[in-house]
Amino acid sequence: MAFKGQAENTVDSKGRIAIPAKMRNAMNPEAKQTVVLTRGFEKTVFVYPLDEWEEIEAQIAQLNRFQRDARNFSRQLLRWAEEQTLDSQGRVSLTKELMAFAGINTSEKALIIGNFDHLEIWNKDVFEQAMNEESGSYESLAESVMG
Amino acid sequence: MAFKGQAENTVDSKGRIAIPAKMRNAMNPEAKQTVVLTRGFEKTVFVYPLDEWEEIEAQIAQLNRFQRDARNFSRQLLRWAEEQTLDSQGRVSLTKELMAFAGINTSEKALIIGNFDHLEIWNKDVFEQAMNEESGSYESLAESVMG
DNA sequence: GGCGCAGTGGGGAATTGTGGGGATTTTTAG
DNA sequence: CTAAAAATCCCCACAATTCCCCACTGCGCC
Repeated sequence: MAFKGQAENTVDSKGRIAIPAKMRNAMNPEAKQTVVLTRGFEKTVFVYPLDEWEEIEAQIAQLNRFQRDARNFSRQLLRWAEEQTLDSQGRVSLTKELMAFAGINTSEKALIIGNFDHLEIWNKDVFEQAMNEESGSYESLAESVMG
Repeated sequence: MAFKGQAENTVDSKGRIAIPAKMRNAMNPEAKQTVVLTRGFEKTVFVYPLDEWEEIEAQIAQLNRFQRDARNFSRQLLRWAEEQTLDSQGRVSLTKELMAFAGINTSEKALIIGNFDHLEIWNKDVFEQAMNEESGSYESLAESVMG
């Protein structure tokens, strides 16, 4: 069951943010308690449930580590990755580094978007600006992908 | 069995609207309880029964998520998608966001149209205006699409 | 007329999101 | 090495929303 939908939840003064229930319930039961947070490829925080994360690690395992690009890529991806267990209210806590990277502040709302195999936590303004810059690609991709 | 026909049901004060029985019965029994609501390509709400929606997700699953355009596309498509189980009276509840997008208001009638693999929920005025603005007449559309 | 289904409305209960307190652990400073 | 300070973890509690069930009405069909 893929992640979908969006929500606006607040990051509290301790840097915690609740994963929306609908997304929590979409997680594989075996991974339900544990996620991996890391830098997104855009200015956002990616949240992978543990089982999906392990698939990414499996792909990294297949890279040729004698290639410079491959080493750089896995270094960047793994460097910021952080394993977390949800607390009893279904929250994760964001580190200062991840919040700074995504422009997320404590005691503000953040945008959580389900994107198939992972969640994305965005500063709302950053998200809208990023989407405006990408505007062209949606319609053309829609036709080519779904057409 | 394809969706067809139309109905005018009221959106109650809680944002709920009844799916007409004839359309409910046209759903695949395995999906009967569950639908996915999302933004339509026009200013309307699309309602996919779960089995139809899963075909869409299957296509998204084939995208390479390490490509920027693919991420953007699935993000935009999934962002507004909302899974719902019909209540015991056969209703779905529309979120504020979807109602705002389609111009639908609580405590008013809305137009439900069956369109083959999905349903469409329209504000009646918006629908008529949209149909007027479409350049081609019904007849000429028939020629260009089916001809 | 009686029966049953379809659409509408509302109320109570369970869940979700949010805030905060206190204990334990880690870090920092002396 | 010790003690103070800070950060982390884990639990509890409240409020608002959502969910789920029940009841009523009107229409059509037998």
